[in-house]
Amino acid sequence: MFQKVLIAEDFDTNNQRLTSLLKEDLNIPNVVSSLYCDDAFLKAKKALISNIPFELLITDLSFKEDYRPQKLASGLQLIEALKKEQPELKIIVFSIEDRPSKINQILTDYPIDSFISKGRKALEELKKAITEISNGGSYFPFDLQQSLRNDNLSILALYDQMVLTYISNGYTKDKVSTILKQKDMSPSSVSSIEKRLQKLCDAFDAKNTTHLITIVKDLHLI
Amino acid sequence: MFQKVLIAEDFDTNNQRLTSLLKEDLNIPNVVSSLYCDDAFLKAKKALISNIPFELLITDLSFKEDYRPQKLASGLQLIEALKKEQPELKIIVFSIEDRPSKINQILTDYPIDSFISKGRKALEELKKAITEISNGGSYFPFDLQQSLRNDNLSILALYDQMVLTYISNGYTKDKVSTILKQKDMSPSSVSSIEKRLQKLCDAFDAKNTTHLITIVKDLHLI
DNA sequence: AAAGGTTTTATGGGAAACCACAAAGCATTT
DNA sequence: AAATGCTTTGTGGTTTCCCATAAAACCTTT
Repeated sequence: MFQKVLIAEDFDTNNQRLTSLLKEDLNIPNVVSSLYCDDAFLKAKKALISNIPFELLITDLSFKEDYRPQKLASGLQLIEALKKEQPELKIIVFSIEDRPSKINQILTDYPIDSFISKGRKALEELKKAITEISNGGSYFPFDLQQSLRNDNLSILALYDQMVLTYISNGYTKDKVSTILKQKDMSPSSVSSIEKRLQKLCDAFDAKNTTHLITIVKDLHLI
Repeated sequence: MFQKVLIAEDFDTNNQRLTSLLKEDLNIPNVVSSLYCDDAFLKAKKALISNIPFELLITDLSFKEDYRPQKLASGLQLIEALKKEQPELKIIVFSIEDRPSKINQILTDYPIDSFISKGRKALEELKKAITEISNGGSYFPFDLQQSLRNDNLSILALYDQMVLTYISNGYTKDKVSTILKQKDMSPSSVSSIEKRLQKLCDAFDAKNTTHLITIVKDLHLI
């Protein structure tokens, strides 16, 4: 089991419960917690210099801004910065994010050993993750693995998601069409894009594209 | 001090830390917690029937959906349902929401004794709130009071917010104009609405209205 | 009351969105 | 190979958006 763990999480309730989980339930002797990314980074660096580095980082992704200006504004930035200094550091992301597509993107872009979504059984998941990782493995909850592997669905959704994302970013349908052609994705004609958007509008009861974007953003689909 | 308190919060980390705060730090003998609104409602009703009702409810606003279908889907619905059964019940909302305009709306629409936003010093705030309410008062953090009182700003923002909300819901500028005329709000012409939207597009670097909606939604301004 | 400035409203033209329908392309069945 | 159904693409017309410019209304100053 790990001997020295760092927690980066801005909400005090989560932060304190995590700390007590590690100390009391898992008997980890050295648990340090931070409410800010910058602070976490400095503590990790200091530990590294003094030759007793942290073995595991548990970090949130989003940190509320307040009166203290921060260099590292998000958990992902913290991970990037720390991995440069200490590549062997194990990392668990503990976030409210639960959209499979977003998680998938993070997993492919960042060197993460586990991704736990906050929820009703998060502490249990977290315990399992820590145990697995301390034994040299990695851990991803079962339902997450399932939804990530469901390629059939995600390819379909991926196209819609791409179109919606481009449209939401202000590109015209004409522009989206040329982009899709460049990427060799089919269908790419303006007609087809319109048809797809119309289908989505019907499905979500949207009056027009702007309304559609509002709805899918509220549903956290993009 | 309260003797019997109910907690409704779906994230186990928050839920458990809140429970320990009440039990150990505040010495409240009877603390019951729920991960679901429906469950919280039933527990409160049962306590009421058996003549030992809860005196205080601490509830989150949003609850993750899972495999268990729920009648009460949000904290606000729970508050509404419980206040009908037990009007004297004191209520603290403990939510991630920190937009002053949204909080203001909730405070005017629901009978709430305190609104605490999750954050770095939430536990401290919560302690103060519980103490104040148990002494017959109510409690709203200082910075919240400040931003709510700043009417000058909020009136200006209110107009923009209304226009943006209508547009995001799929209304045409023409339709928004007629709505504003009906409400006797000025300016109400299509021209003026366009001008205002253009200003906002400039300010937020948006390519068009759809993009603007995406941006302000991401910034949680509507 | 006149002058000057700001805000609101009106108008028009080109671009994009919206919508219905037709044509073309592609795969499967017979 | 012809027929069938499905998907993709194209076309045209109406509505709405986007943007520039000008007129009208309102407010303040002199």
